[in-house]
Amino acid sequence: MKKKLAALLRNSIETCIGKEILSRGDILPVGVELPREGAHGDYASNIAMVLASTQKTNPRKIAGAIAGNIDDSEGILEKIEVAGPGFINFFIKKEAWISLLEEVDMQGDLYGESDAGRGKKVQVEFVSANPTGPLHIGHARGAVTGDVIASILSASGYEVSREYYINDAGTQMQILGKSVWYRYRELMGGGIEFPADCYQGDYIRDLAKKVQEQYGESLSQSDEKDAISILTGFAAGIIMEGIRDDLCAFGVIFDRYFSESELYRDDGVMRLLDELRGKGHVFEDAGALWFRTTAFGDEKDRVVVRENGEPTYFAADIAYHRNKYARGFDIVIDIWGADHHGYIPRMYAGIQALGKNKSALEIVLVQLVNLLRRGKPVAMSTRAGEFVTLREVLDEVGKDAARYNFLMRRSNSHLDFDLELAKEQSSDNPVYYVQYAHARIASIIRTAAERGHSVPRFSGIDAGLLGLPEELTLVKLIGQFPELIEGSAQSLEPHRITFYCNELASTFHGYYNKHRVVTEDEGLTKARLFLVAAVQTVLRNALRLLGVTAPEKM
RNA sequence: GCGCCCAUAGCUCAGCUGGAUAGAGCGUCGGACUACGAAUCCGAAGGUCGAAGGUUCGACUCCUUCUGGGCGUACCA
Repeated sequence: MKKKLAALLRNSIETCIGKEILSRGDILPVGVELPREGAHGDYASNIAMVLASTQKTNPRKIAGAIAGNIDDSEGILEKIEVAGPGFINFFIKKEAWISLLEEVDMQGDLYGESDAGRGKKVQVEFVSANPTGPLHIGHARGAVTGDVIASILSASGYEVSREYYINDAGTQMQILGKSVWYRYRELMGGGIEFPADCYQGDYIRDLAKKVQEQYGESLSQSDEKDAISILTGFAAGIIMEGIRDDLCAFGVIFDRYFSESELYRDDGVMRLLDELRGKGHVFEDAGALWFRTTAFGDEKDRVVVRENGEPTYFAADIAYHRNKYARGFDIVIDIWGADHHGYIPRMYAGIQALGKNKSALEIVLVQLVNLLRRGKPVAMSTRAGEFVTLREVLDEVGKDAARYNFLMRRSNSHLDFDLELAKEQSSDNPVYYVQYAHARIASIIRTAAERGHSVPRFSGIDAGLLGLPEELTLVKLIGQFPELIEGSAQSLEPHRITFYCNELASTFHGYYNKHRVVTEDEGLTKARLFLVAAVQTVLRNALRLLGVTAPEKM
């Protein structure tokens, strides 16, 4: 609908230029938006006011000319008004709205999808937590945000791949191996003191027990360095397995797990350094190799190879992004915790040095979750072993409520997660409000079936019977769903979907309480049954994008 | 010190890229089931959009300064 109106406006502007009412100026994007006030029509455009400055004419005059030259050949417009300082307000014919319902009927589960991103390969990289311990609640927000962004892009026609980058080559991994080593030796007996700089969590003891099962006592005879090396890989493998299971239970499935060590195995990091050297982006200073990121707007240059000859994490990360583009991704999206924001200019410098345009990389920051228990902050540290695992939250709150909770806020806003409240609130969590609407419609359809009515096709109803204001509001909301997904994909904002779900459910509940669907009137019953079934389809499609189940009963 | 993010109803948050009279949920108060599910609905109260300037036809939205909170400022990852 939005697109149709924008096209009408563009045509009209061309006509006006042809008639020399307007002069040809800069090509401006024609904006069409939803007015807040119902009296201002179904859609409104401010194009006349935007044009006014370059045309040096009264915006109302321009608006009048554009409105007067609109060629509504499809006959979708009830009327056009010029209002206020120069808004052009569109009032859509009821029939035009209702005809959109046919698309729901035709497309079913695919309703809402578009091909806006057709032909483009996108990779969404998220979570990417080091395998040094189980995922905790702080990772959950990033996980669900990345997952849903990927789903939305996929629904918009992009070819999407979900990827998890495993940082398994750094010093943190050495600490993990060392931690397990000491716990293992404790098991072997011998009063060894457990170092303070090691991971304190109980899961390390569990890992040590697994080591014992696997290797017996044999390892304790080995050289410490060799043993730690073996244990690092062993522990990381088990932890990654647990992470995969937890994510799976959370409804997050990755297409690929990419290991940092892969980059070293195939000399990816070395090749990257050669490329940077070849392009003159690096220099040596104080025994280290530096990448001149300041040339791309960073505040200071960054080390890529340390004095001791070891490449930095940053070097590996650029190599990783180089690898992503080499795999053919047109756009790469990184979902990061907000504590990494200082890293952004560096990363952009990296991809630009590789000859990529800045637009090939999108970084979505997810603000950290502030964990509370009865209003009091809970310290979270993997090293100290103080954290609430994702698994525990899932067990207490459930997947649907947890996911919906995270999706109700803009990823850029801070979020308090109170463990006690989460549990108490789960009974009046908004997710149930939406799911209830879906289940309620399922129930209506069951009741209708008992009385001999099946859900008709669009061609089988008299659409003219859908004349109530509440019905029209529902139809409009349904009609806006495809635009919503497109906007959500463009802005990478999943929360728009949850707000839409709430609104659609709310409108439906209001309608349900005021009017009956199944009545003695055959024709009316059919029309209304079709309408609520369409609402149900949209709710189901929206919830599927969010990774939340749409129950028939609850 | 410098940089990024946040500040909107008592609380938790939206506000669609600068639009018209700033909206929801929770909470509070008052109402609605002998008909399709009351996990629902209807109504009321609740605001100097952190503060002060600026940009323009028009600002919650953009710019500057300030206040308060979070995060970051490694040859860690």
